Amino acid sequence: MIDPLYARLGAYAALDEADFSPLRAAAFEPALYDRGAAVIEIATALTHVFVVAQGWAIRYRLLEDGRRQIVNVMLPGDCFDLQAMIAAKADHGVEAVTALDVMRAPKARFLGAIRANGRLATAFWWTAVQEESILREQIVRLGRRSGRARIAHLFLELQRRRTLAGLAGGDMLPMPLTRDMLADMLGLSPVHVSRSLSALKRAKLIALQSGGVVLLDRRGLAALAQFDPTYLHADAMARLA
Amino acid sequence: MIDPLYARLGAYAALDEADFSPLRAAAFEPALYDRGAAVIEIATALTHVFVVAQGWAIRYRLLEDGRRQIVNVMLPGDCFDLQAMIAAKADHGVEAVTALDVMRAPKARFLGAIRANGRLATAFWWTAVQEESILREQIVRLGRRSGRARIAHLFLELQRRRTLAGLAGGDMLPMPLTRDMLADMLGLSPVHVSRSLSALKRAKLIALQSGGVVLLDRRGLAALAQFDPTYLHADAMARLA
DNA sequence: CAGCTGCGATAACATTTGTTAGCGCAGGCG
DNA sequence: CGCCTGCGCTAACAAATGTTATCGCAGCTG
Repeated sequence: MIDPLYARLGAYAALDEADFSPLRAAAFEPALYDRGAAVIEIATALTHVFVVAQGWAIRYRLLEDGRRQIVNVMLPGDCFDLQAMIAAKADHGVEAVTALDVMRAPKARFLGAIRANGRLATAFWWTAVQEESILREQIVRLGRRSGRARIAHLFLELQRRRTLAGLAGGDMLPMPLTRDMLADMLGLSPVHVSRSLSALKRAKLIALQSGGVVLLDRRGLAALAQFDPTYLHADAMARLA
Repeated sequence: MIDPLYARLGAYAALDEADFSPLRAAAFEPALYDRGAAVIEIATALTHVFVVAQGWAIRYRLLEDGRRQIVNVMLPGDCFDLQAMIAAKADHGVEAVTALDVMRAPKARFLGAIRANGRLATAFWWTAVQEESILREQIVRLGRRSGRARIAHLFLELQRRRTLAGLAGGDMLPMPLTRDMLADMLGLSPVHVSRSLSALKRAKLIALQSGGVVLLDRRGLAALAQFDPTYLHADAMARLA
């Protein structure tokens, strides 16, 4: 049940079942969250490391006046919060966007499993480096792209991340994020998200279906978003032995 | 000459001279860069880990059309790129803002020194966690704050980071970043940076001196920026044994 | 000294984005 | 069925931000 993680790490590292079994056996236990449930609450102690098995989650921060910024989205195969190993309290919240199926490990047990297997430790370190790369990309998206380009860029990124995690690729992208969530993710107002989505539809770049987005013209979307074709690609990263 | 790093880590971890001497002796060598020089070029191999001894540097990404987004600023005591341990190529550039004085270590030698001392390894891991926290803060700044608030927030963050690194605190903040750099950091146009700075001056929140900013009213700045008082504070992070 | 260059301030105007409000549709529930 | 409620679309208007252009100043250089 940590297979999406397996698929992710397998794209970069030579790991086999023998590497994962101690994690499965000793460290991780399954947990379920309802849609909308809080997985991590702001300012509480960080006690576990999580791996998403199924469903989507968001990591967010709140401002005093109630505004929200979603920092990133967690998809199946994503791992959080490795920083729990070192930081005492969460400076952010995590919420289930859909019904959410995770594996979680108390930090002491996770550390034990990691210490026993150097390749596994390196692989998890890698996920942290990738996450940092995703954060930097989010910074560029917010700082230097228009509303429409932000949306196009996010869709392309999510599609790529799903592909890397071994989930269905193609042109169909499930989209459980509401307009409000997209707005809080992209630093826009919900109305402007609607406007910009309509513009993308009018330009025949995307189409909306129930619960999903169809990427009609990836080349066009990539041009609009100036999507970096090397982003998260394996050959930009040293392949692990 | 890696004393700012020592001060930084000392704020969180119990480390003494004995922990650092192997780094100094075996791993790190000094290097100098002129103002404006490229420290890391985009798409080149990452070969070293750096610690800033003196001066400022910026980490940035470029878009195809030439726009630039500065991802973060590196101050004395900051460490980069730990991700060199794992990523093959730089997906970003690093440029010296002032004359820059660094210590740098080839990654193999850095790994050797780190492996020999668990406390040191944990301390460096900590710097990576802090950097992630800084990136998240940058995301919130870009996504959910106005131009004036972004500037106020950045100034307060830089001041706090300088204090943590043991550099002069007080109300004086050196500011070697040009308007263009501030614009590329904050996702604004240079003109709007000028406008917003003028507004902050008019509101008696800051004053500009040659080469620096005076934070006249920190409380007012914090209120405008909704600056989180726990941001990067030691008690939000587990103190290392 | 004259002229050049980099940097910064400001004004006028254009564009993007935010705000408020009204409408419609689908699903849940009495 | 009728009535909510949550969510999304759109219009009209307001505010924030971008763009282009001009000016000034300081430092450098012939």
